[in-house]
Amino acid sequence: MESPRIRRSSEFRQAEIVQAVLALAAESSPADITTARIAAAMNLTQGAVFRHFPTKEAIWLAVAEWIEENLLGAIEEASLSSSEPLAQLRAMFCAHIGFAAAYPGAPRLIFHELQQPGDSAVKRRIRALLASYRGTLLQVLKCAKDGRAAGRELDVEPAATLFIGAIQGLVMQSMLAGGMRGVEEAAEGVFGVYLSGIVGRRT
Amino acid sequence: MESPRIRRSSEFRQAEIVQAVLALAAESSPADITTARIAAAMNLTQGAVFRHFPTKEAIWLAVAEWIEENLLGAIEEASLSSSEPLAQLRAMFCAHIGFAAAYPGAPRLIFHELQQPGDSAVKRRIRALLASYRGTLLQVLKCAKDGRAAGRELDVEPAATLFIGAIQGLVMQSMLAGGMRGVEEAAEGVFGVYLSGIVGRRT
DNA sequence: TAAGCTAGTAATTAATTACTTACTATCGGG
DNA sequence: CCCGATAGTAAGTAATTAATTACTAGCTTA
Repeated sequence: MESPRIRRSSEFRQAEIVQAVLALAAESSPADITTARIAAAMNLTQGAVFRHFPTKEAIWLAVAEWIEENLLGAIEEASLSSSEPLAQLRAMFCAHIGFAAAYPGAPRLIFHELQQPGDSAVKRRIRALLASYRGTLLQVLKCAKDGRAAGRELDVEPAATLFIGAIQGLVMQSMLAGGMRGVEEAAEGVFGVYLSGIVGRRT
Repeated sequence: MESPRIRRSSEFRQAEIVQAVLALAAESSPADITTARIAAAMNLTQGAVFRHFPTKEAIWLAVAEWIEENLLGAIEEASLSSSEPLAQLRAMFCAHIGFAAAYPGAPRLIFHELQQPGDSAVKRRIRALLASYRGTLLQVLKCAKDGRAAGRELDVEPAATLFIGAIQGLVMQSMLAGGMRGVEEAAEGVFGVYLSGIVGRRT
């Protein structure tokens, strides 16, 4: 059962470590992801991890960068899938939920980093991620308002906060349920209520 | 500056420890709240903490019970403040946000416990708390629907999820902002959008 | 083939963790 | 006024943590 000591490039291992962290975060608190657990998940010794990252902080930073690229990428792509603002919103919502379902560790890592005191490089990166996210969100919401797809009295700032909160609520519910099963269906319902709040009162 | 060794009853210290944990959780991740930090916050030695709680887990449990009593108490009270379902919802929302603003550590502790794997006594308690919360929420939402205050086509389950998510979104935003300043005002706006989603399309 | 770089291991480091133990000071009641 | 109970301290414990060490093995290339 002993592994015959596979050698891989540092680049490969770096990517592997990031994925291992995401996988570990999916089923345990980011706070107790140790370098030993990461190594064990890759069939490596603990010391080997430090051949590819100088410090643990660097690992978290790499994970944050991965999330930034992939989540923002998916959101961007979704926002370009249609010209109708409300359809864009739905696509973005689905993309985000899909991402969270595929990588349940990601939202936890984000939340965990944000509640750390002070500001590390990781935290700054996460903040930038969320600011960018909120930016495109506000843009789409403003479009919807200008194009009369949303209510004239809609306040876009709280609407963006509620959008993000809706996703967090679903993530939390999935943590209660103990898994991501059925989240996509629940997301459908939640987005329906949200959308109703966006379009406002109509005839 | 040396403290003259104040003696307090164990009951008093237990309550003090719970408050210390809540205060510490307000400005750092629950994961790195150590018994040493708790003791330091109370001007006590680390060993003294274990005079009043047999284990650290017992401390978390006591904190969970405190949150359960106080948060659910505030919510319950708010739900009784009116006979109109929508006014009840607003009161519950404000009560929850007020609680989160007064004890910013509380939502973090809840979230942190939920993402722990397996099920501890603490986690079970938190789950019970949230189930109870959701129960009264669903009750009020159903009332609103039956009394035609909410849209006939409203699905109460996602509506409850979105309600909780709305609060989480505000908590997250406050973590980004680095404080609870201005949350109450932001809450106003978010609840407005949420409410619009609940009442649905009207003439 | 020999040299040099790289990715691996195993063992060890200092620091930190929850928790314990032995002892001491203080309080309240007979 | 003393005495038992209790709340405190100081100094430990074993376990775990990130990071470092000395050494080994494999790949490429001159």
